[in-house]
Amino acid sequence: MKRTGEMSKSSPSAVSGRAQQLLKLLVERYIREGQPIGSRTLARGLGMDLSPASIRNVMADLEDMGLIKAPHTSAGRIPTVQGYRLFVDSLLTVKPLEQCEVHALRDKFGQTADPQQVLVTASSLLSEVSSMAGVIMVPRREQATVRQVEFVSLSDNRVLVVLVLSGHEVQNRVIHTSRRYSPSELTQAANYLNHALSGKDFNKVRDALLNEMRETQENINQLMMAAIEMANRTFQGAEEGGDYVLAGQTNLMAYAEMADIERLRLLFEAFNRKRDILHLLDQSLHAQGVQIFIGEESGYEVLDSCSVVTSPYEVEGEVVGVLGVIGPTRMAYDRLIPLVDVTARLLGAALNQTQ
Amino acid sequence: MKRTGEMSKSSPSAVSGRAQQLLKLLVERYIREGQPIGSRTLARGLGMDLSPASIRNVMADLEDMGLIKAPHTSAGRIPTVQGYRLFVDSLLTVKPLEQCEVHALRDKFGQTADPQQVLVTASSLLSEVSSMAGVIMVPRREQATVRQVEFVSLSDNRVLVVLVLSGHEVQNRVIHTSRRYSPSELTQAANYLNHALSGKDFNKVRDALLNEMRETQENINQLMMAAIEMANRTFQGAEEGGDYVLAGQTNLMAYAEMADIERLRLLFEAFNRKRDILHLLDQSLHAQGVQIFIGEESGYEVLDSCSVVTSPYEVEGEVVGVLGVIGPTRMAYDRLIPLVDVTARLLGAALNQTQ
DNA sequence: GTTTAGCACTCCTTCTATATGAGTGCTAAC
DNA sequence: GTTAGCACTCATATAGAAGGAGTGCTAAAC
Repeated sequence: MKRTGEMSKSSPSAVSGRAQQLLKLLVERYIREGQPIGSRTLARGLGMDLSPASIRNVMADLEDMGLIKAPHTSAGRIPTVQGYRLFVDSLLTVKPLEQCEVHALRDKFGQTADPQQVLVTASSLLSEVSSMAGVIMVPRREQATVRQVEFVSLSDNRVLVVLVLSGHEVQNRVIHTSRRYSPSELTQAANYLNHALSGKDFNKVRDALLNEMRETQENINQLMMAAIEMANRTFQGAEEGGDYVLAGQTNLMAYAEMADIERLRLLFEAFNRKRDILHLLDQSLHAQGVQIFIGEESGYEVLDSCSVVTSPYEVEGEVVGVLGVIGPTRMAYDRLIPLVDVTARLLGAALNQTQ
Repeated sequence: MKRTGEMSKSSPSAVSGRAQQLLKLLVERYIREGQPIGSRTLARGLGMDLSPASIRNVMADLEDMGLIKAPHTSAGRIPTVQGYRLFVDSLLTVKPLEQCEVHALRDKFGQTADPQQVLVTASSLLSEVSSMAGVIMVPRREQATVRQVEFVSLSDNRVLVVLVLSGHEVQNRVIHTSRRYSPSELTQAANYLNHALSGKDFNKVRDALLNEMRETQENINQLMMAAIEMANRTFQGAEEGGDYVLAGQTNLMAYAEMADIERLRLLFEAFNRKRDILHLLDQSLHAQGVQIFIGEESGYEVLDSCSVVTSPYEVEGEVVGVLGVIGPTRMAYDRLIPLVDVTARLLGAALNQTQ
């Protein structure tokens, strides 16, 4: 599934000032209109007085450098991946969000308190504002620690096990026990576990704890085993690469460049499978600021006609996840970059408050 | 969005034996091959020796009755919604699942213990076996009661509120309190609430409780208010029509009859919106056994080219939800009906065990 | 009365030919 | 270095013709 990118066939050498200006105009225009741009159109759009013929010369150079290409002989040119890359890296003039837009976003964030809900809100927001798909990695539990364990007695022989994890995530499960436990037994078991587990790296103390329990053979073991097994499963899941929240898949179906339903199906299946997308997001985890994968750059075939704009987000000064938007290669990078950037900050801030 | 169905234009009168036999063959064949069936093909498939011309006469009758139609003058015939309806109601010979298939399904169910997880498994199962979309309404909390409330003290001024609801669902949320509460205060508050709430219909006691609290003005109110607010939100959510788990959307993208990407987009958006689909599923809640909505019968435009096969499922002898598959009108009803039926039973059984 | 062969007719599909037009690359002149 | 001119390419659109699947109708056969 993963592939290595190919490089431009010609020298990626210095591009003359005018050629750059032209490329910029071409990419901007193509992003706006979605159709191959011809020399005549470009000549009109350009400020200076240059004939289409001159433009054609420059365009031929750009094509040699692998920055633009013609879908067929008598069409205009469209940017290649390398063209987009150069555009994004050195030609792009970003359009910062308006103050009111930022405020609108901030307001939306303000409304929700539940951490999980914040992620859902944020991904919906990303997808709505961008008209593409918004994706947010759920925050990684940086160190695998259990903060607190509680046992709550229910009716019959059922006990509710509550695990409070680092990062204030709470997990619970009802277990059926072989006998009824008194409240004091439950407290005792909880105290024991809390003392043994709290603050320590779970993976390190787990085995010691299990051994100890095997020796003492206490019959409240059943409860503790359940708790440990729960924690185990949780942390194992986390190690296996985490999870993400996705919104606005359907937005992608409205783009003409996504019309191939079979390709789209494969993309959606990749979304469901999650693995590939997570790997991609992981790559941005330790980048600072916004990162962009254009077309085949991502290395995943299903994303060949897509670009992904990502940004890591921080909670309490530490990067805990990545968020981004996914859409057709022909996307409004100038608007999306600040959008993703701002959303990452807002999400971090919102998650800080729920801690 | 909701519409009323139109009826057949001609008399839905008695259909002769041979005509029925022919219709059956036609529908079966069309479901298998997906292309309009002509008189010649039908004559060959039919056991008895009849010339295409004779068949044509019968087909003309069937068309007059609104049971089949021709996409255009010189194509064969395809079933109309009414044709499918008659087929499903009185002509269909269901293909019960093989014993080994049933066992395979049962095995899959056996593996999961968490109720929420069971729903996910079951919907995936439905979608995989049917190669269409599988949908499962989450079990309805029949009466809105809170079984138990617990407060767990966390570090700082944070308290974890745990709500155990009827149906063994557990909800939790961390709240920030204005001051630190002692363990005995927490127990006291929990006891108070448990006494007031447990087993009673929440909506009935809520207001009385709130009034009482306003009078006593105890400052542990903050905790109790939070708990009540949580319960309120939960039950309100339940009253607003519940929720469902969906799997295998992408399967639908592989069908030729779903090739229109814009229609598909609208369908997927309806899936996200949930409301319409929930309304539809609700209609099957009090039907006994499998129910089928063919094409426009559902009354929702987005489902015009789809059929939905549903069945309610029971926990402890009481219907708590509906499950089903959604796919193109041209679906293998004979296989799907038993599949949905069996899955409903298995789901009920699996949920019984997790109680 | 039912069945069937025959036949004209419809209309989708495919193929071919042709025109149109947008846009190019190249050359030669400015 | 720039540009006008021109031949060339190729996607797109349109029209006509051939082919074929399937129908409806009529009249004859059973």
